[in-house]
Amino acid sequence: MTVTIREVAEAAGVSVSTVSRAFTAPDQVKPLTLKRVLEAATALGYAANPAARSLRGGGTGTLGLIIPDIANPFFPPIIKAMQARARRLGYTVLMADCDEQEADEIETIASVSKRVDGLVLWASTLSETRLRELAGRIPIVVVNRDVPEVSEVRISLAAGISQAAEHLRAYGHRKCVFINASRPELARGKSIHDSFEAAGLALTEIGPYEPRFETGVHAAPLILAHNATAVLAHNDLVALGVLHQLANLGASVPGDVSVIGIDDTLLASVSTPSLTTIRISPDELAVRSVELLTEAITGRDDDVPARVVEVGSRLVPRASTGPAPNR
Amino acid sequence: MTVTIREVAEAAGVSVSTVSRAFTAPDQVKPLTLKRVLEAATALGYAANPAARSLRGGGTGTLGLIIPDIANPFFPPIIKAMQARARRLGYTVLMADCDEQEADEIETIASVSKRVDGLVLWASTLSETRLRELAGRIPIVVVNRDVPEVSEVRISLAAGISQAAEHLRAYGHRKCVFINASRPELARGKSIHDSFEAAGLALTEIGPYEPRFETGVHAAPLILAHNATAVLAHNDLVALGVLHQLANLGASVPGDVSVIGIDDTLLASVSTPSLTTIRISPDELAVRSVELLTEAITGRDDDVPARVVEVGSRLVPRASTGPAPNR
DNA sequence: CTGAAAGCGCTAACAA
DNA sequence: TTGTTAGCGCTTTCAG
Repeated sequence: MTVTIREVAEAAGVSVSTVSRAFTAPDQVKPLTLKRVLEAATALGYAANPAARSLRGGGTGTLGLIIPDIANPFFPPIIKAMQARARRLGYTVLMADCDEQEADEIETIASVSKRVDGLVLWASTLSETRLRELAGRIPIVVVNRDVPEVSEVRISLAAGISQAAEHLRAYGHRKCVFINASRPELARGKSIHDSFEAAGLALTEIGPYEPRFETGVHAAPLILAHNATAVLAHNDLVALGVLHQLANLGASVPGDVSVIGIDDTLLASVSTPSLTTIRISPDELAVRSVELLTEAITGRDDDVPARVVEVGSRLVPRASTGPAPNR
Repeated sequence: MTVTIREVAEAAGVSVSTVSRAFTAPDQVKPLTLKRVLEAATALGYAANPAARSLRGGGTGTLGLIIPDIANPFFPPIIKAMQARARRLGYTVLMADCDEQEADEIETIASVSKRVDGLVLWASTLSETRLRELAGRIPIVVVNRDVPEVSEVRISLAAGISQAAEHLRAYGHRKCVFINASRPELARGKSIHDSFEAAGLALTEIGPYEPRFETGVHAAPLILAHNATAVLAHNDLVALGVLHQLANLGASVPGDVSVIGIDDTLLASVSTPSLTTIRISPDELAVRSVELLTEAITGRDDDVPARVVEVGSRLVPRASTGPAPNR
């Protein structure tokens, strides 16, 4: 039923190794023979069996991608971009959602690690020890985790945040609120205070909360109570909650309060008003992580040192920010 | 480096076949032996090599999922649910995004089909002929496509739409607009006219357009021009465009116009006002499609007939619908 | 209940 | 440049 290398060999009147070489090292085959083999292969509809290939030791040709929550709108564009990138490099992507549960993540990694040549772990819930140990068994790249000796893609919000601070200052804002909803190990709060201070803005941090819509809903009256005229939310989703509740409270955006999100997800561009937000390029994230991983896979033997690359951010001004109200 | 069945056999003092059986048919092994083998396996950190397994003919243990666009917020919850379901059945899911391009889809299927035991094809762009031919080579389930002799999960909007019509009628609406943005083969328009007519509502269809936010923006003034007091949009994204532009035009929702979306994506619950929409359960979709596929895979030899299952819908009333304005 | 042995489809020495 | 052949790790008859 399924066409094997042997049948192609027979049809082309050559040996199996020639067929194998025709696909893996075409330059080692006489052009004429190559042509015959390729023709026979297409005629029969031959396609190499990846299981056999990887059993033989050639790698699986697939990259694993471990994601905390695919329903988080931040991830789909990244996954999409990683697939596109990987495909161009001849890889397939095996994506798994772990629901931000460590147990799930451990199980998933176990079941997936034999099917892939390497793993990209997004915001892994695993301990540093475990991650380092995993890195010993299979090439990995972590994103948004800082583990010594493990390759890493780091998201830097610094640029976007300082642009946001600048943007607000230029609009005459003086008092701002930051809604924090990070897991401690991923804290976004650090650079924020510095940037806002540098711009001469008073910043009150509230939280930490869970990064959900309801967090924004909850935070909205607090913003008003603080007499702040601008908010930086942990992410777009939280910012949308703020928008929603501010509307309910009769406060206008950006008339009374300016709102800024983080991530530039689909949500930001389709909200009313559209949301000013800090964008982290999904394409760049994808390209960098795939690049780092394939590098690690390729250079497996000549132990390439772990690398850290940083992916920047920038402000995307939209309609949710404007001049501070006169008092 | 990687531990094989042979090492476990040695450690447990049994033959490789016993180890194999310990994992694939534990009841054929004497309990005591089984225990010894399992202990040795855990001690060594043994895990079966899936490549070897599938080479031997045991199937790959993975299900393929072909999606037109993972960035469409309708899909992530479905993918998530399919993964969860598949995992419980001992399968891994290999998801691939095809960008709604037929060429991409063909290429993707080619590269993926040898790595999976079966395929779920969402709103496939492939021709009926091709799909039927594919079904001859590998078990497949199509969703939102109607191909004779191929198992199918069909989304029925009928219930949700008639509830929507009822909902609007009860609120005193009389003139409605339907914004159509379907690919012809997936047309959502059919049952809509009937349901609205049955509820005694005048329905004007505009379109077809592309299913994008801008479509809603474009449609908003048309709704007003038609003197309609309610809109049913092709999906939530389009509905959000309507909401956005209606706000710009100074029309209140639901004061002047009621808006209904379709899909109940994240967008619907976080918009302002929150969006009344027709929900299609991602979990049910996932369960049904995985079920149909595993059924087809399991019963591969005793050729199970193609099956069609229908997944229903229902209205989720939120804040974007309300009483029709008095004239 | 357990073991020996034959291959699944492919690649990579090694020979020719 | 091409062919022969030995496995990769596993499952599965077939004997015991």
